[in-house]
Amino acid sequence: MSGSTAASLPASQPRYVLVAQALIQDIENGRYAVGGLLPPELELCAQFSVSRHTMREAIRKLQEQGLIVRRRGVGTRVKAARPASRYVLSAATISDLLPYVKDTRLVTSKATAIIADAALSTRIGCKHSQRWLRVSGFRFAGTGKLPMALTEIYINPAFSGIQWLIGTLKVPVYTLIEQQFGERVVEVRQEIRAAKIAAKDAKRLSVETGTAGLVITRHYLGSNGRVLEITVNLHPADRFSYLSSLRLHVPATPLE
Amino acid sequence: MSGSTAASLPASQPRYVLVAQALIQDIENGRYAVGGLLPPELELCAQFSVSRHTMREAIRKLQEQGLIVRRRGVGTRVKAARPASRYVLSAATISDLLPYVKDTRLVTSKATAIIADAALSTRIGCKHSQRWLRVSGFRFAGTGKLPMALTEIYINPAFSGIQWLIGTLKVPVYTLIEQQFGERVVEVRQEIRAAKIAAKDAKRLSVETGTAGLVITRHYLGSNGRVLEITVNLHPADRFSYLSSLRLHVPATPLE
DNA sequence: CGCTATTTGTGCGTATGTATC
DNA sequence: GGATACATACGCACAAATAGC
Repeated sequence: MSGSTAASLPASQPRYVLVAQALIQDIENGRYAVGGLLPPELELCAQFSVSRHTMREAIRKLQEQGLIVRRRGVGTRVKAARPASRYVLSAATISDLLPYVKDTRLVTSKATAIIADAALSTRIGCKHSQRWLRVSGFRFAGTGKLPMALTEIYINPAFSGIQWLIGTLKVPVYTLIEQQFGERVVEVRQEIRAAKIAAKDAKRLSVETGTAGLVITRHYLGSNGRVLEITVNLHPADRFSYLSSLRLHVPATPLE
Repeated sequence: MSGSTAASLPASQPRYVLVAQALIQDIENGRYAVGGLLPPELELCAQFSVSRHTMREAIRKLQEQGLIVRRRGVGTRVKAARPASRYVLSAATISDLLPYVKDTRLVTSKATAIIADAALSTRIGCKHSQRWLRVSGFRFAGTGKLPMALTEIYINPAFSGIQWLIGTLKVPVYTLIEQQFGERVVEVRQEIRAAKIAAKDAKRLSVETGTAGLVITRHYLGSNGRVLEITVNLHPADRFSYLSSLRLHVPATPLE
């Protein structure tokens, strides 16, 4: 009998946790095969010398991790030897995922048609000699006077006829694209890194040269994988931090 | 037993489900305020005329949806009126979302029991005078010789008996906790910001003082919202960047 | 500071309902 | 129908954490 170790320990941990661990161990060891059935509750109760209540609590632990599937009248089937956990960014809208689009305003001055040279294409990760509509500006939080970021936006020239781009923007540019061209953002790829703020940018942000800054580069992709826009944001270290919350997504409990 | 109420009800739904729905309704209606406490279990048992077992099953339903947080000796606090939305999400495994856990190794030397002073508690975002088991070390990528990060880990003292913590770690500490204590990470909150690397840390990382660095602070939460572990990673700017891809996903409406 | 009351956590026993084979 | 197995539900007792006196 292998399960005896768990039950005999007076153990700092609750009994049902020990039993659960023993069961998981037994599954990993192959004593209970994936796809096979676990012994019935009462039999397990006897093996581990615990009450049915405690055993069910232990089994529930396995269930929470998606290791087993239970069906009344049938039994408890082993589904996997290891939890297949999926963590997700929980958010209601895309702007919750990209923290600072909300309650901020972007002030832009002019848009310029450009062609990416070698330096730019490596910096923003696009093909060489790619055409873009370039807009730059400052992003302000709430009623703040100091900008929270220096922003560059590279818009796919397919949308060069875009309206309301210059001035004070309270909605993201991709929203303008969606509204005016019906093209929806399906994927956002972002890179976050640290960098020293160069003299020119430092001056515009009113910080000292050499200060640390956070650089966030985002590619917004449409439904067919086309890059709709690229944004580059440079944040002074003390004016911004990037927060996110990843939640474990558990597939809904099996309905009968 | 005399014919119990449970037996007399043909019950379209189990009793604990009905009770859970009623409780959720009461929260939505504002009878129980968000941030406030629910009545104690026994009181609710009396109100609904159910056993404590049934009531706990009902309460567990609310807990699974993240609507409440329970603390022994305190009570059941209402956290939200609606389950956290799973509307827009980026699906990925945890090691995809937390890029560097894979293919890296963490080298630790010793663990120390500490109590958070004012400075530390604000730095890592915990309560003052909170106890922690502190471990620090270096994280290396692949076969690299230079560390990609300076890492500090603060472990909930409930897990101070944790094994295999010192040396070269190829799995995350939360995996150790999960394996050894059966406590699962349900949510990860992370903050990313930029900072200048201080002299002491610069030396240990073999970079020049004043270089820009990326600081990633993560709180790993268990099923009851308890903080299992906090990690602080300091990355030299040129040795690390944080990549992520957020996909738009439309889930099937749960509506159990 | 220790004590007590409160509240949730853990654990046991038992009985009955219901789906599956 | 009968046997099996999980699901639901009642009861009780004590442990552990917390808050307040």
